[in-house]
Amino acid sequence: MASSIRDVAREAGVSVGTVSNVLNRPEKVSPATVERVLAAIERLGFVRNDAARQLRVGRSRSIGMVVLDTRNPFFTDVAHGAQAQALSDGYTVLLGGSDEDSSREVALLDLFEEQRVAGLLISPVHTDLSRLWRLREAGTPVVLVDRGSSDHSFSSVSVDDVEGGRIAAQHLVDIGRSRIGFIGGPLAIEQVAQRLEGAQAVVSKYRGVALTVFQPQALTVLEGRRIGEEIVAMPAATRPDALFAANDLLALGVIQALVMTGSLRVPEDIALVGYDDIDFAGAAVVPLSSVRQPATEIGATAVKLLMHEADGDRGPEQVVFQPTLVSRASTLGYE
Amino acid sequence: MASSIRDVAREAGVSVGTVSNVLNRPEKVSPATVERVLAAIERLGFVRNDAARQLRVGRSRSIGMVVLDTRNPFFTDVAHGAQAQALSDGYTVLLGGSDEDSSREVALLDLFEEQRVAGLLISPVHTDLSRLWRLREAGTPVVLVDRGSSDHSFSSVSVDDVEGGRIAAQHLVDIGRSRIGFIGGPLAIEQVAQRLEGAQAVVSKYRGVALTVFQPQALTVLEGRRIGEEIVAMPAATRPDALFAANDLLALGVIQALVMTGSLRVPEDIALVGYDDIDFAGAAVVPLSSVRQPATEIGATAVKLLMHEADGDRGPEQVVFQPTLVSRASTLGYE
DNA sequence: TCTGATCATTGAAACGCTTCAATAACGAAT
DNA sequence: ATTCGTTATTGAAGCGTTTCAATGATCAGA
Repeated sequence: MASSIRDVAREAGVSVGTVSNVLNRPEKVSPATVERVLAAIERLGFVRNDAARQLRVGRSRSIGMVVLDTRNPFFTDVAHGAQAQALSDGYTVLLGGSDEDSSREVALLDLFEEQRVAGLLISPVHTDLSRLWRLREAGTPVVLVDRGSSDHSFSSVSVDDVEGGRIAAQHLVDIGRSRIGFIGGPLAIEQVAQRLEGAQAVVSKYRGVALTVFQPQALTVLEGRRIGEEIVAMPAATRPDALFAANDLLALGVIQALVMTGSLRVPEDIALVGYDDIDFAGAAVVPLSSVRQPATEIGATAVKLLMHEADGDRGPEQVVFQPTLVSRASTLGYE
Repeated sequence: MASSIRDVAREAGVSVGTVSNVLNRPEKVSPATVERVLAAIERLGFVRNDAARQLRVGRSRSIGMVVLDTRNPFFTDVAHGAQAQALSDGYTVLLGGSDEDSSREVALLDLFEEQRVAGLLISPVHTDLSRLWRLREAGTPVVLVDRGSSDHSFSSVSVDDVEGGRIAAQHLVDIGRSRIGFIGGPLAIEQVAQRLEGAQAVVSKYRGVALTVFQPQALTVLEGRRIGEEIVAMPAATRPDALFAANDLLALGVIQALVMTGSLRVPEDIALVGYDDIDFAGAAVVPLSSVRQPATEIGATAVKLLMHEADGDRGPEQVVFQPTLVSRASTLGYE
């Protein structure tokens, strides 16, 4: 069986307290003793039991993170940024994906709560935040990721999604398109709803420009392809001449559908803007214009806010990044 | 503070043993009592402390997973498959990325060992497996993922990488190419070395066909782009007329470089095969031919083998999947 | 009425760690 | 020689579970 701190103490001829000190505050122990204990640890192949440590200390050194989709490169990048920052603060990030399903989300929260995570980063499916309130009441700091806290009750780090929708739609209008299709859903996802809102705001300013909404079941390549096929099948008169997809996964799926059937050209017949500017966007059949968000920075910032909350010095803070448009071939851009 | 099982016991007027039974074997407790306890739990907002449970039980309900790169969609898919399978067995997967760096790998192993994970899935950077031996000796089942166990001492689930290299190279020869470039590295990564080995085996069978090796620092889009630029800069006479990239990230990077400079056409001037067939491969500028591996199935199988090891019935098992070629435009294929 | 057998509940003993008040050891200062 | 301060070490308490032998309650059968 795995040896315990007690075995190490016996082996090194010291007390358990001393072994614990060697592990946690070696500067409090005389060098000779440290050496002796380390040798014993080595000899026994001792590995500290984190469960026991945690039980005693009350909190874990892990941060729970819930994102909408672990397979979406955008969230992978956010998580990567969070990981790196957490590491430098001595924490570990546990990543879980809700797959945009609120029951999976609840299951993850249960799990993290049982683990007594040091904090929670979440990109919630729900608009209902009561569960998060409870968690926070119970002493677990919570930071909303990629989603603002409208009433400022939570710390959050987000990107201005309304503005993102605005610049995407404006760009399409600027290149002369008038029948704009928005692809995104479920609309219950705040980010999607806000990007739509931004697009609508622009469209309503121009007479002669109309917006049609296509609602996929999920924000995936597969669903994008399905919607793309749907659009190809529309009569040319009503078919959009420009599309704004709520994320790049959808956009890439749409491109696949358009290009594979070969009947419609991008951007000549249909221009296309995506969202997130994932690494793969620039390498697409038709390099994809996209609204860029600073993914890793979002993750890193979220962890920083979490640390602030944990310190308890200040109240909730909101950080809002501004999105930028990256224009490529799919909207006549160069690059 | 968070309430304990003791508080629940008091609130419900029963003993702690009974509360524990309600939590773990409700069928052993009379319905009336179950109800009373559940009500008390609800009233107090009790959440079981997993650290204490784990300390008592000795093992956690988590499986540690170490992959080479959490941002590579291939591994994301493998992890997803593992997650799903683990879930149905009542486990959780903790995912960590080594970034192909063995010190990060060691740090992750330390972490997982301290957590007393129920098992370990690993796609190791190292060829040296002694650390894993020790872990296994200590009672933690280990399964190698995407990597065979040459001496059959570990359970493993892998794909025949030599065969993968073979079919990729054979395909390039079949479409009439003779100056083949292999892009992959570091060669210390077994998968890369084996794919190269397979390619070499094919090339050596044909006189007049030569293989050049390009070694990126890492298997990323960025490195692919760098190598791609290097290739563009080569004199036409010695420049490869076909490339085989050790994974799709590299291949997409290469494509970006080739297409952006605009001087070389794919596949006319240079044909290109990738590896993994990630979702984005089919949506690339020039849809990418690729060697497909059954990613989610690999993950799911790995968890199954882990469960077998844990049961201890049988010895180590090796599962080897066969890769298949998906031919697209980048090698004159259709689709 | 009594005896077992069955079922539900109890309560205390770990699990392995950290923490902290108490003790020991040892010079320095008186 | 005595006292004081400093530094190093000790050992026991307690974190919140699970588990299991022991106890109590209930009931069928004789």
